[in-house]
Amino acid sequence: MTEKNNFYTEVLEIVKQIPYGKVTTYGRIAQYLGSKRGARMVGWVLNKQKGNIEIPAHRVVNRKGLLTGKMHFEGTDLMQNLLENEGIKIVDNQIVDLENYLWEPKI
DNA sequence: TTTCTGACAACAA
DNA sequence: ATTGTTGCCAGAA
Repeated sequence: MTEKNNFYTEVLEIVKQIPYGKVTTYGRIAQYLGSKRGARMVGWVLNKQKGNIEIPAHRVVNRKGLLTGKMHFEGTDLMQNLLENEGIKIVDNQIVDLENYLWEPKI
């Protein structure tokens, strides 16, 4: 489509590459793509692809480790359930010891 | 077309 | 430290 498709596509590529049991943040992805304040765009892209099971969007959280996007998944705690299933501990919708699970984007 | 909003995060006061 | 505003880009009304 357009050049912007690059941003769109790269976000998807990064999210797809998040390994099992790891997570990353919106800001980190945005910063990797060159726009450190473009974090909202990352969420926007995922919102478009939220129906795509190939995109482990549950592994993307905000910088506090808070599961801000859980409301976009089915049910009330599907996102938390998926993360806990990968061995990530979550308390009060927030990942415990985020840095321990944090994964850095790389293509 | 203009305006507002959105899975966030940084900056200003 | 806390609160409010700004930046990012695209889509919806």
